[in-house]
Amino acid sequence: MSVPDLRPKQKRSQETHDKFLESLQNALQVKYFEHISIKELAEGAGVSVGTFYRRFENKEALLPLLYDAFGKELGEWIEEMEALECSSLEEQVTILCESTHMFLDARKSVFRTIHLNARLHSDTIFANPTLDRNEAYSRLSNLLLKFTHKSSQKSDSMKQHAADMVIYMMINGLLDKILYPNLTPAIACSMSQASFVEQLPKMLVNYLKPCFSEL
Amino acid sequence: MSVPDLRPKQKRSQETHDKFLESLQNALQVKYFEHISIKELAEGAGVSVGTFYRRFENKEALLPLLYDAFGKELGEWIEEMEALECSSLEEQVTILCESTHMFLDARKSVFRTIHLNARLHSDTIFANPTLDRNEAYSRLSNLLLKFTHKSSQKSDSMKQHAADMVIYMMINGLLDKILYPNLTPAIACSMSQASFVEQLPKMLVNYLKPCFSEL
Amino acid sequence: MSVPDLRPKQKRSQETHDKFLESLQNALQVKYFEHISIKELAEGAGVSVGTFYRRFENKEALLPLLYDAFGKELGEWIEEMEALECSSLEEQVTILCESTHMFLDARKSVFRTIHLNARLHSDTIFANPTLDRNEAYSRLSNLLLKFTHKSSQKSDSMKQHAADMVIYMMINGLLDKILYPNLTPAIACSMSQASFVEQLPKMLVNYLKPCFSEL
Amino acid sequence: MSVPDLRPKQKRSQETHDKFLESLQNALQVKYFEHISIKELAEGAGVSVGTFYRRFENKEALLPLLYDAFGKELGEWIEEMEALECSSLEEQVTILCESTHMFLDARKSVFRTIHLNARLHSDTIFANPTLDRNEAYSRLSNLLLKFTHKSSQKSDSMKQHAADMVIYMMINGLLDKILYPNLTPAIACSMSQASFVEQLPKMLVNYLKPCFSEL
DNA sequence: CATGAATGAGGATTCATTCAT
DNA sequence: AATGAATGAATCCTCATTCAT
Repeated sequence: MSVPDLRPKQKRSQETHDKFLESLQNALQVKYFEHISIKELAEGAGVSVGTFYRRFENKEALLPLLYDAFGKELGEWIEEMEALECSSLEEQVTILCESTHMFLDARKSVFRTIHLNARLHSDTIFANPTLDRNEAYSRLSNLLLKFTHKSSQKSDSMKQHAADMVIYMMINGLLDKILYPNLTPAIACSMSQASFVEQLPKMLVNYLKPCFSEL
Repeated sequence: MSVPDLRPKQKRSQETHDKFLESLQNALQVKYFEHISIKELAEGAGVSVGTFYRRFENKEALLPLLYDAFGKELGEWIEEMEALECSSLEEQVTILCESTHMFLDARKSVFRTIHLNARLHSDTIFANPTLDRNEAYSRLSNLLLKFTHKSSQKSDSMKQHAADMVIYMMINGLLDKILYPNLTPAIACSMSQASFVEQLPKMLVNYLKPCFSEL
Repeated sequence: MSVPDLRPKQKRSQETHDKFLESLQNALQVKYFEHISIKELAEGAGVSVGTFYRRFENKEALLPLLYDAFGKELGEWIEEMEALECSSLEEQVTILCESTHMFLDARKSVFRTIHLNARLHSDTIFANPTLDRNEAYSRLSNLLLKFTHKSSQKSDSMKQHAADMVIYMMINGLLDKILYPNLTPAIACSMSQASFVEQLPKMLVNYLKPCFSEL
Repeated sequence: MSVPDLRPKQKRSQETHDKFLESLQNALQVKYFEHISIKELAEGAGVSVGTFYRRFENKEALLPLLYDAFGKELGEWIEEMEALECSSLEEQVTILCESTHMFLDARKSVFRTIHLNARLHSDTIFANPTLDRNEAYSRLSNLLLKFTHKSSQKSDSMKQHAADMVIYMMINGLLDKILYPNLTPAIACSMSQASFVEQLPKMLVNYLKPCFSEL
């Protein structure tokens, strides 16, 4: 269940690692990953280029760190979600949409980097297979599956698929609205972000209800 | 209503433009936009680098051409969609999902470039404001709005928003499933692409029906 | 028979080529090949680093030029040798030793580079198989073989081997004496260079005579 | 007359020295001296880079150790040569050629390093002047001088020179044949190594005989 | 106009050497 | 004394852009 710790055991090394991660996160506030040079990162970390190369093969090797750090926060956020008591599927989905929206909105810059670079360097960022997000997404699905009716005649696997699809559509829908609101395809959607976040749960619950219901 | 013609009026210039667009499209089959050099493009176009610079400011200036060419195909595809007679909203949405899936799947490599670079260079790709996709997306929305009940008490603007949202969720949902099926957030969704294309219309119609109905 | 021309056909290119070769030859007067940087070479040639890389893969790619240029001079020198009329084997060998000594002595710095680097980068320097030295050495051997007695009972192949060996021992002996007179193994030889050049033919003729003689 | 001991007196230091020498010798089996880094050597020696710098000024400072170790073996081998009883000059020269060939062939990789680097770093490798090879070569010359006729009218110095020259030509001739058989100038010599080793003594004896003889 | 040689800033990378622990 | 993390100068190499022909 725990997110594995990529960080080196030695204290000095650990600090250097963290400094580079922090330096990268700072730089990402201002520019895209591709446009950040190693010299820049080293300066931001207050160390020399050589030190960078002692730790990392190349710039891409920082991506897993970013991904991992994000994963930690994701895990914590999911725990919070799991701790909340919801009395209905509607409430659960609504809260999930709102909370996901806030969570992603607050982490835009890092998420944009992960999102884009996972697409450009998926080999690298996922080199460590324990980092994948399957588990995190399952936990979100499970939040929904709590509201299924035991007596429902639908198969468990169908319900599982439906819940997974809802999670995917929710995250994917929110993501493009947040990261690239003025681009294809988000531009297709004429609503404001606020309205979108309000409408989204309706679509999702409407889909999920019949799947979970008794009949 | 027609997509504007970016191409220069002179015949010779026109040919050069086309050659570079073609060269770029070929190169994209093999590698990412970022890794294609201008020398490479010029060689592919059978002209010199100098000639490239006579026509274009820089490499990014090719993106609108790509975007434009894609827009043309999009327009033609939408016309086909408009020509189809559907007897129900269900049918319309189902056909739209299937057809969109096929359309996007066939243009993966170009679309990936547009999709990523619109995010990296949105300033450039949209320099020409007439190129935006608003109109295309409205036409798709309108396909759905044909099935609204006149007597419905819901406002037209509400219906419009709902249709827009459905189009957005459809395209966005399909896109990530097609372009990056193994990455966040598409991995959240455990279904195969085929099942997803089958389920998607159900979610969308379920949402749309109540908005369009008489009550 | 002719030394092939590695140089590009275009005039501008040709000039650049020559400038780099000249720049390298100048630099070699002062330091070893390994310690010459590309920036240095470019400055010496009066052009930019980029221009270097337009022409050459890397620094080692200059070695064949050096080798080739030396080969040209070698060819010319051999022609001179061939033009001389000698009345006896003694005279021929003596003249050859003296002349080889002068020839190598005048080209010390370039030859040292070729000599060392042929050993460090033999793959590169001999990439062009037409550049090899076999032919040059055969021509020198042939100068000696002119003095063989037709009636000799020794086989032609034996004579050939003997002549080849003499050429090898001559060049190899002179080379180390010239290039590294104070190092192992040249230090073993207590004579001055002048005396050595005087003694060398004696050793070689003594060896060759019996092989070539009638008996 | 003994080879001086460069090694530090402290036991711990001594071990470190030996470990580095061994590490270097191992590395030389695989790559050239120039391409071996200090980190690599330190790892091979099982100590840290810092420890290297406590002992040695830089990488070149290891060369004398290599040279020294080789010198030891050379000394031992010469002793063996001196212990052999030969009944004639021919026998002595023949045995010397064969034995030298075997000795050098077995030590190719180390000798190549010494041979090349003595040329690139003669300042360093000979920093310790007691390491030079004069004495070793004289002892080899003396092996030949044993066969001179006392009554010979040639001066002792002339004989000495002749013997020295023979030693030089022998070692130098064998060396290039062994180390770089396919390069200039060894390719000049068409014979196999075995034939060469057979022919070489003939050349040398032919030269030496008249110098040493009575007349 | 087209060409492609030349430019040179910019970034990646290495590794000998130092020095705090 | 030993360690190995940190340093940063030095070098390699690329490629967008310019400009003489």
